[in-house]
Amino acid sequence: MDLSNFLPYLLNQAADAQGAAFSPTYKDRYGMLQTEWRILFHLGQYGDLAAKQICDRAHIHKTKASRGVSALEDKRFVVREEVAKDRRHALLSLTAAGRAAYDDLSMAAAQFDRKLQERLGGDDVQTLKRCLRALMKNS
Amino acid sequence: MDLSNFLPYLLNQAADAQGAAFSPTYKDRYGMLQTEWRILFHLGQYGDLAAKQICDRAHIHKTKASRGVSALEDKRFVVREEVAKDRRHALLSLTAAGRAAYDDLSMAAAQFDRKLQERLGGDDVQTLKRCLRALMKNS
DNA sequence: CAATATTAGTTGAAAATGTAACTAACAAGG
DNA sequence: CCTTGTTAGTTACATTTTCAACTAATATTG
Repeated sequence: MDLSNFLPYLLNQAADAQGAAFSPTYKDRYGMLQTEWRILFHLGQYGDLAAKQICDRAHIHKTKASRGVSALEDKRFVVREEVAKDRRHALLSLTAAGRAAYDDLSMAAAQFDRKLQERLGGDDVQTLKRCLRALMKNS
Repeated sequence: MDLSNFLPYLLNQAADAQGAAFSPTYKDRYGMLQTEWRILFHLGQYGDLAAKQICDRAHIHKTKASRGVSALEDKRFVVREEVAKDRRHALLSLTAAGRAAYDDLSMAAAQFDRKLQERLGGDDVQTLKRCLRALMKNS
């Protein structure tokens, strides 16, 4: 058993390295944490959602999401809208400023991803993504 | 730009999922945190090392490592040995109990890894690991 | 060899995360 | 309806992580 062959370790190191490479984009520009960036991204990409739906899609724990949404509200990037039909959950939507931040960041993300694809080569990236998707869905 | 195509996101999700699948192994059996498990693994695999060397190899921050080493000392898995030549750093080595824990855990890790390899198939695993190694070394 | 810089590691405070208990709203069975 | 259960989300508290400042030992340089 060699550490540099242990997949959870490799995954973690690669994820950390790439996360560290990308995080300044949202951190320095908008003072966001990773969770906030994810929530923003989900809202920008899939439209208005309840917090629960974001939690389920992104595997974010509800307390983390709750705090992330509050932080995004404080930044005036997100507003909640009461849903008359079921007042337990509120629909989250982006403000104009939130949308602008999303546009900016998703551009940066796309560029970041393109560079990675270049580095690895198209064929490998296909395989890599397929494997990662398989590994996300546990067991 | 699609979130499910953004490599840092995929990496993170896959790493989280596999980390969550493996962590009970060291957590439930020995009450270790991930950092402790990594330090133990490095010592078991590469022999006695100073904390600094572990930090460099595993990209662990020195404060995290310092606390991880203390925790492993409390568990009587690790002892420090003064180095006369340079008294700033101490060599860390495993006790018999630490060695036993390492043996146990590295077996479990190897088994975990074999199952993943089965699931993904040998060719893909080769490509995957090659890509992850490339992504670990940032830029 | 004295002054300064660097290195290994520790510590305390602040930030972030995880866990559990909680509230409020809705759902379902009797 | 009304008790019981479930769901969405929040809050309080404990654990963990991060950041900055620190100590002690060695290295460097004038």
